[in-house]
Amino acid sequence: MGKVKLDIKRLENASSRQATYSKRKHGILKKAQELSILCDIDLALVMFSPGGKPSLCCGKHSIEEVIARLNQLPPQERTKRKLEGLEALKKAYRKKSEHDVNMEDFLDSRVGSLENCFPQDVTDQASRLQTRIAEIHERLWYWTNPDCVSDFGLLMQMEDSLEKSLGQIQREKENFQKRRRLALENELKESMQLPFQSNGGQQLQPLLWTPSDSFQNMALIQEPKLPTQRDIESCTGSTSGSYFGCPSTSSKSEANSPGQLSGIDNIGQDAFQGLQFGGMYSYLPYGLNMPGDNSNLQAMLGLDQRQNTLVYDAGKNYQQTFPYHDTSNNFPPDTPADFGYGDLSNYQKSIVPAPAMPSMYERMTGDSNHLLFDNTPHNT
Amino acid sequence: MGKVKLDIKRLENASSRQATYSKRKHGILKKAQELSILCDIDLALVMFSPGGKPSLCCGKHSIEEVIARLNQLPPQERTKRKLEGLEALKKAYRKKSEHDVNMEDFLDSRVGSLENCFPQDVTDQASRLQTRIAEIHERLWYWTNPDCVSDFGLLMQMEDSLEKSLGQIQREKENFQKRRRLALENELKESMQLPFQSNGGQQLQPLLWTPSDSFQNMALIQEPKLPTQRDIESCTGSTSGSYFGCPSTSSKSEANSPGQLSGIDNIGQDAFQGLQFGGMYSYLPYGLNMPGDNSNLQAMLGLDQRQNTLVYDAGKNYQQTFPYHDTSNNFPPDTPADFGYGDLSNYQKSIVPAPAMPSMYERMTGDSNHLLFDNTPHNT
DNA sequence: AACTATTTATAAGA
DNA sequence: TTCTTATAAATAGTT
Repeated sequence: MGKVKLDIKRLENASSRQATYSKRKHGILKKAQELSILCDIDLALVMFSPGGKPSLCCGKHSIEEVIARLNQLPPQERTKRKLEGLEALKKAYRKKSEHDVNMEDFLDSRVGSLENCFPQDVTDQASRLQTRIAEIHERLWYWTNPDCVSDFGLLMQMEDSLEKSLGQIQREKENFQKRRRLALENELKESMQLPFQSNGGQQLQPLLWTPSDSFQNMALIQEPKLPTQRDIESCTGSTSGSYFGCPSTSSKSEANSPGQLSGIDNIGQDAFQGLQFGGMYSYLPYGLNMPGDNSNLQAMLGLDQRQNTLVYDAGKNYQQTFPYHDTSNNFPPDTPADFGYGDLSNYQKSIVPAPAMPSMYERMTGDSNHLLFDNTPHNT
Repeated sequence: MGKVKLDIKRLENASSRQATYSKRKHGILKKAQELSILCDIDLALVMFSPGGKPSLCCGKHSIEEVIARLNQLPPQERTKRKLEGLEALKKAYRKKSEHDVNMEDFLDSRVGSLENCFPQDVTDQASRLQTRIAEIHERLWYWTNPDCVSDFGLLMQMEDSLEKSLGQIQREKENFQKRRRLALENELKESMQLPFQSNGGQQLQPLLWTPSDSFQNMALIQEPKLPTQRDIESCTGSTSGSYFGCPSTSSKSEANSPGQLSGIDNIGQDAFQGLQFGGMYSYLPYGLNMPGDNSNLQAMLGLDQRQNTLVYDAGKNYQQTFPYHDTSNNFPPDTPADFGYGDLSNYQKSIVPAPAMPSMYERMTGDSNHLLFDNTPHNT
């Protein structure tokens, strides 16, 4: 229904994604309401924007009631419904020969979980989650302990992967430098009022890494809060990056709502927060503390991480004020969140929380306050 | 959108109501799916027909997961969202002076209610775990998407880590070769009874990759314990993808550790494994389907994203009943499923189960039965 | 289910 | 964001 027929696949451009979300969200909310009124039915619609903000819609009964109703269906019924819906869609898509969708694929992935969301299944769910984390842990373990990989081919493959990622990162570094250089050049041109000649694009400006600059970056990195994502999301604006591209995931955080954590789990975290800036950010670069190696991938992984925040897509004017989620900086792709660091020109870049393998690993490994571990035995 | 503009109010004629429901249900399910895919968001839609039959739809994560995510929002936040949505709609309707809807009326009726369907204490642990997984997921994301890292210092750290890991792996490879060579030498000495001279330690024995050798490696790889291999996501391969192709997510099953799974969850898996080579690998190289890059860490990790939406509708005639996750067709659009190891040229790529980052990612992302997300909101 | 005549929803762009 | 505009979609009334 637009000037151009859109392919139904993830919009890679973050801003487009957000824009489209806004428009379509409105549309679907309207549709849902109309449907519930016209047909006098129970309906519940829950959506989380790319930034993580929720939008809800229900008919005459609350969402909770609808969920409760759904919950009352026999498990098989729910599964059946899911399958039916999938089948129907599958058929529809095929009929049109549109979308090259591997339905089986994605169908399978979402059938069968209903059973876990409800109270009686929570325990099981937790077990499963732990298992999953243990698996993740186990897998990552090999990356940090190549000596435990008993297959030569695997090692080669790992090596290959690392090399490629290295190349990717190095290319990214170059891009960074180029952008920085250009920015400086422009600045000089303007401030000096002198014509400035490009140095050919190859020379790097030493200025880029002046002490002050480094310092700032360091500070940022060390910031406990680092990432807190909001940061993340906001950044896009400048440089390129899409960074936040990470849609939904990015938002996570572990922030816990007060009162919701069990003592054990949040002990470390809370303690940690105390070290942070005002307790805003809960995670530090665990990686740095990792016992054992210090600079392999693992270490790196532990380095930093950022986290996320949950933003509630609050539609237009959302000014949130609850203590838990400060969404103020959440989306604004262009929000320059000033954290008081003086020159913010590179702010966004610097605060990027960073990839988190590190902390993840730590957490998994032990560091943490979280549990995980080895429940899964793995061996060999 | 019809020959006549319909007033948005309950259709008093039962058959019209049902007819309209059918048409609009289809439309809204489609819209929901498109939205979840286009914007890569979490979404859940539940409707009960006038007759009471449920129809469900969700995006990449199951409805339960979405509900769990919603459940984590502070009650006030949820209420707020509800109000916002209603307000917005109300405004829209008034603006147009269309529909003779008594908004107040119906607004009031649906705010509040069951604030929480699930006992908080019960869900806490699961929530925390979910949060954790989401964090891990988020963090790993940066490794596979360095272009989204907006901090130069971070990139450098990442690079450094990768280099170190690379060195580690390379050293490991050398050890491998040395051991192998020594073993061969001993073997030769004994069997031939001839003195054997070291070749200086630098030459690689071509023998290393003879078929038999490969075979042995395979065996090892197949060892269940390896990095949980299913992970194969390693590969990166081809393109394809699309849509649901989503690699990572798509795969999902969650392999669970033996004995730890609840019956339901491992059904599909077990079944699937049966199809595999000795049940060793449950996952195929999803990566092969990854669109985009082919071999960087990311690919290796299995990252990727795709999207998916699930519509569970109760369509009419649906009879399919595949066991939970029949992953047989899941990913591998191009999976070379040939595990026969004849030509090993692509051996590594294809079977490398590998250290798991890949699958981990998938699991996290796609796997559905698990929930992830950020449950925890928090932040500053 | 199908078939139109219309009304809607929206993709782009400002 | 919001508005406008050209188009793609959805769907009400019929068959």
